[in-house]
Amino acid sequence: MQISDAEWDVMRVIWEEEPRTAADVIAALKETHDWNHRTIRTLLARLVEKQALSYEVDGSRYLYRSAVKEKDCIQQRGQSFAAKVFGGDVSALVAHFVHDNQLTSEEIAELSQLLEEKSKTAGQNTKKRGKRK
Amino acid sequence: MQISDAEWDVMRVIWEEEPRTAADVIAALKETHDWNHRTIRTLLARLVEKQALSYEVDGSRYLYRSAVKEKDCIQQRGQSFAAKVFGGDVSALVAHFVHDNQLTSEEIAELSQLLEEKSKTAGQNTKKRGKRK
DNA sequence: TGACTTTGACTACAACTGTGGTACAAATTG
DNA sequence: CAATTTGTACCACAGTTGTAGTCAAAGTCA
Repeated sequence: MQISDAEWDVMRVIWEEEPRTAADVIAALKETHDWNHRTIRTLLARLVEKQALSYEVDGSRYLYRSAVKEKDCIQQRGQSFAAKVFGGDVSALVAHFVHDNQLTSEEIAELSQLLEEKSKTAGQNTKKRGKRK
Repeated sequence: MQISDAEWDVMRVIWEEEPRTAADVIAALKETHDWNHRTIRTLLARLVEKQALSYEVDGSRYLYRSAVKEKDCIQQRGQSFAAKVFGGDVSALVAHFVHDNQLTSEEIAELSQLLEEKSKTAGQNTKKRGKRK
């Protein structure tokens, strides 16, 4: 099951700190979104339905916790984005983002280093099997 | 207006070669998708409605052409993906994809070089203004 | 020429989404 | 305690999406 865009924003605040009550989440989102609190409650309910959140009853309210890991969700979303937009060609994807954005020299340095480390563990293979263009 | 996932796949074959008739598109997608031709015709119609495609009448059929540039669409989709999933932190995005995928040493070399070029044109600034975490 | 195919136009339809309202119980507070 | 606030449960509703079906006109082949 799939987390929608609006739902994603809710997940983000919960991943940031758990557990949270609906009121917490509403307060946190007030900053960045102009959502009616009803909307947020609906999103919370849907996320529970989708089993992306779980909750524990605390008196008359719920304490929500994530039931899926942020890492995993990002991984999955990234995966499908890469597949859809770049036909799975991660290298092209990375090139696109590097090209199309101003990175600070700091960031560039960090990424360069990451690549260098990566190159050590990278397979000696220099060609990848069947990646369509 | 927004191009959906299924529609995106249609756009991709048209970007690949223009113009195309519906039959062309259907044939091209037959390879990779198990879609009824009706489905594809619907998608074509919707893309015209959304003005992502234009067409020219050719006898009893249409010749479809893209009305939006692939580059621009990728840019926009990339942008919103970055915003949604990485809070706009492109550097984190790139790091994620480099981390999470095996790149060939060739690809790594190319990306390293790209970064190096980029570092020349990169602002001397070493800090970016207000990027929320 | 008559039967079958192809095509675009219009229609369908359920699931998912964004957005929020109602109802009703529990908690809080003047 | 009565009034108000807060919280969850359930309902609504239109727009988008994935996935096709029907219809009528035009094209094709035996």
